Amino acid sequence: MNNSELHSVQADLVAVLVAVTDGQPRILTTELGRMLPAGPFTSNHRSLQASLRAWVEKQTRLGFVEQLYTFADRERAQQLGVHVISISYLALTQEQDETGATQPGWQDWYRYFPWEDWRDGMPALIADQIVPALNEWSESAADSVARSARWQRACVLFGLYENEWNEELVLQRYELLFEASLVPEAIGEEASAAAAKVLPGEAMSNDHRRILATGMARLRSKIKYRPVVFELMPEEFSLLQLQQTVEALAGRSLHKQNFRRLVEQQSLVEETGQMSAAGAGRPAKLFRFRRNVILERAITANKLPLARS
Amino acid sequence: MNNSELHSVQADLVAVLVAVTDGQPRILTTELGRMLPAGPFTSNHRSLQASLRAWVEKQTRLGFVEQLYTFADRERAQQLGVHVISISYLALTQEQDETGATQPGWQDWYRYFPWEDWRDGMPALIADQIVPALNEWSESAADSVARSARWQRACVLFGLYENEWNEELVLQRYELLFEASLVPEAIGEEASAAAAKVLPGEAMSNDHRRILATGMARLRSKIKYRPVVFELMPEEFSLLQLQQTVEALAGRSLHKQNFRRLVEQQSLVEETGQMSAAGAGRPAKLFRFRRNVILERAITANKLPLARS
DNA sequence: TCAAAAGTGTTATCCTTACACCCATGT
DNA sequence: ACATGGGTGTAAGGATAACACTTTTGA
Repeated sequence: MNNSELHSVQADLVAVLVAVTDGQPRILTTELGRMLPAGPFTSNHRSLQASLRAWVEKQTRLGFVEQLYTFADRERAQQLGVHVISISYLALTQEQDETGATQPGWQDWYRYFPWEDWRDGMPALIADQIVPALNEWSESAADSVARSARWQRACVLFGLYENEWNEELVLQRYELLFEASLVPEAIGEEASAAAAKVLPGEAMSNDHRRILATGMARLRSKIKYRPVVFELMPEEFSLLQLQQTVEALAGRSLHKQNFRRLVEQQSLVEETGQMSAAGAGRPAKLFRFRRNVILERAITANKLPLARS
Repeated sequence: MNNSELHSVQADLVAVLVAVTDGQPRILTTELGRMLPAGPFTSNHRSLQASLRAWVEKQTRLGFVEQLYTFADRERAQQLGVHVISISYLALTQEQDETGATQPGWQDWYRYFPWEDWRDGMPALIADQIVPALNEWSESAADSVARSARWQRACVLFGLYENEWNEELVLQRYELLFEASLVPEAIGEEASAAAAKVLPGEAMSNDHRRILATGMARLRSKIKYRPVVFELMPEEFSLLQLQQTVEALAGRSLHKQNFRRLVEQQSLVEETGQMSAAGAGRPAKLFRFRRNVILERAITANKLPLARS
């Protein structure tokens, strides 16, 4: 039994490349927005990470790369007759390169997930379309136990009734909609065009929208405990710009003062002495990220009640 | 150019299967402790996760499975002349199966990482062997900038001088020791036996010790914000047993009262009404995990200063 | 009676949340 | 003057960390 024949699969790299421009979160796409950038897997480089970095650095300068998840796309595997896996990465950058030129292919990520933007409260499409559709899906379950389980799951994930919205559950929500056949990817290519029940929100090829959801979820979680937002910011920025960037990613609006206090107390930034060229309103102080906190931070991070040191 | 030939790689699944027995963290190994359990990758199942679950469930019942990381083992790739990737998973279970029988192959994880156990303060081997070796390694750098950078990195990672120990940095520490050629994996198989400078701590084949380090780090981080410890506990347990399990994983000793308050305030457990068969000392109340918190918890999880809802 | 573990009280401090108000600039 | 955004003070409540002490059992 030849091992190397037995487990042989086809592998490629897929990147969720994120930027925030003018307070909108953007992702790099190909194929007119139908796909995430993807490339072949080669181990000529030291590691997967370096490989991804090298591949994508040609397109944009980028600061932060992290492996997301390795997906096995069963659909594609069956189509191609080969096992296919996608090793996905999350990368943060800025949309403009040094020359100030913008590349084509950047898309607002809420174009793919319109129900994820709660910056102005619950989006209308949740009450108008998602709730009725999920309700119908719940009712269509076999027995009453399954019915109420479905409905409760929907309520928890979409922040309905008593439940609070949790912005980190991007993937779980997508998977719920997938199970309920409310996204085109869940039903065949042809059927989707005809289906009445499909929600707004652009679809993607293969399982790329699932990968994007995973990236969004990871980033929404990560901004809370690692200073990664700064990879998305220009050298100098105002505190409002910083806040708006976080708001764009989290899809929620934040409390100005408390946000500033948080940033200050963690000593994440320092004043540059410069002031913003006032657009509207009073000019703002500009700040820069204190890069050393990344080192200093390694020290701190305890939620366990330690015994006397 | 045939694509499926171009990216073709060999893939396998590797599991870090963890249990805690008598206050010691244990992992399942094969090859007399030289390897982690590994199997072929097949997509006959719905997903990688299901595949891993199916494969490992034959050995132990297990409650929690999560993908860890996908590694590209460059060494092995060169040996075999094929690209090799290992898709690794973290799984939590109990060492004994239903019949009470223990499987062979379980090992204390501190056997592989003796410097990670700080439950009784800093292990002697850090002061005795690691610090001198890392000091020498630092001194051997080319210029003074590199020397002090190396030394500072060592001090931060190993909690030397002003620095606090951070139990989550398992992987970073292993990688530091690897770079400093203080672990057998870093130098050739043959050379390692002869080398004087190799530290205590069992080595593993391929990059399995790196994978184990990744699993330990993930678990040490995860216990802080998700109630996963309970997957390692029997149905009923005392609070001290629970604390000792966390201590075993974190490699640190905890404050009894504050630990209990934390558990209580989060409503993680409920009394069973039973008392422990007293071994030594006063008999303890027994508790069980409140499984619903997993649902309830989806709701909570906010570190962002939200604006008025 | 003593060792071993169970279990309880209390305080100071810090962080989070939620208030509401004043300041500087361009139109 | 007023709209727009910048920037500050402060108080209540809750979580954390650090103290030390009493209780119940088996040996």
